[in-house]
Amino acid sequence: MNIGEASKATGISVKMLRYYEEIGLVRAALRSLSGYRVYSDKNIAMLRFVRRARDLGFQVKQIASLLDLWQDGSRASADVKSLALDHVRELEQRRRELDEMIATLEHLAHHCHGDDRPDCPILSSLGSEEDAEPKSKRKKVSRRSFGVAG
Amino acid sequence: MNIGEASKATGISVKMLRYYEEIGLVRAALRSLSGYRVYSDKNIAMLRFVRRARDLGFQVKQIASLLDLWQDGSRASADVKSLALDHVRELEQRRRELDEMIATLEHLAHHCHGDDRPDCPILSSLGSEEDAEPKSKRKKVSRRSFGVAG
DNA sequence: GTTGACCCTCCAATGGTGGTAGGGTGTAGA
DNA sequence: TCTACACCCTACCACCATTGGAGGGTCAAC
Repeated sequence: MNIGEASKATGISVKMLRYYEEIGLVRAALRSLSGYRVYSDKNIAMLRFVRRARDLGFQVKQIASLLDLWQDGSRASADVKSLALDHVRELEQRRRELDEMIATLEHLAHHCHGDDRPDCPILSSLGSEEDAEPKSKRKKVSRRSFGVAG
Repeated sequence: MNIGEASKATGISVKMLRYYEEIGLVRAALRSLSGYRVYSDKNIAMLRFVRRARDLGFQVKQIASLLDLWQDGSRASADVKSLALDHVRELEQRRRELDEMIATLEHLAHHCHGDDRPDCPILSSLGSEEDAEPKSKRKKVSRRSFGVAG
């Protein structure tokens, strides 16, 4: 299997396949005589694992741990569960932050005429002397990575 | 006001104050004879606006638009509202993605013993032949930027 | 006049992804 | 056999927002 076929089979872009190899997330693929990467079914299975973990929002480092556990027949399911639950807590934290932003914005937008007059509570709130957020003193928003589409 | 004081007054790090200036989000601060940036109350107000917009998850480009509207006395509130609601829709999209991830993970974790036995539905699901997500065919997760904490 | 807290610019890294340039390879059809 | 075209390779650069550091200047207090 060439890298292009592997990409189709796993849903991971060719770029990312090479990148995952480069950072050591997955072992380097074998090479053909001409230097082309060659993927076995086992490779593909592993990459599909990676892709699904990405879909669940795991970061590459966490995926590395998951892969280790996956391949360790003597793992304790407690370790896997704990990793997963840690991640859930992180996702929930992000969701709470989103919730707050959405609630504030919807509140403000709801009170904005949205016509051709200039007065707008959204801008006045952003420009006001007090802090913009409603409840809960403003805290440093934990801008944890959620990946980026370049 | 020096940059350090401005940083305390706005909640924006010194680094970011310089960065926002560099990318043209805010006009360059005046300089003292020795080259130190000097911030006026007006500058501070503008920067507080920026910080609050960031807290609401707006991206720098959107903040630039918001700043323009803020300073344009003849703006139409409709334009502001539309910008805000676009942003809300984006946040809601991200929240939906988080919800799906959380639901899937909680489901899987719930069925994991979490003891010292190795069998674990989390890993088997990630490693299975089918797709990991429950409802809704897997779609490309829109990994839109949510900022990054370096 | 020295110390220490500030300020300056410039460069690099982060994480995950996309892009492109400049080249080699493999295969199908004329 | 030649050619076209789709693929592969490496090595870069860009993105976004942010932090860090190095190497050097400035200011105020003691």
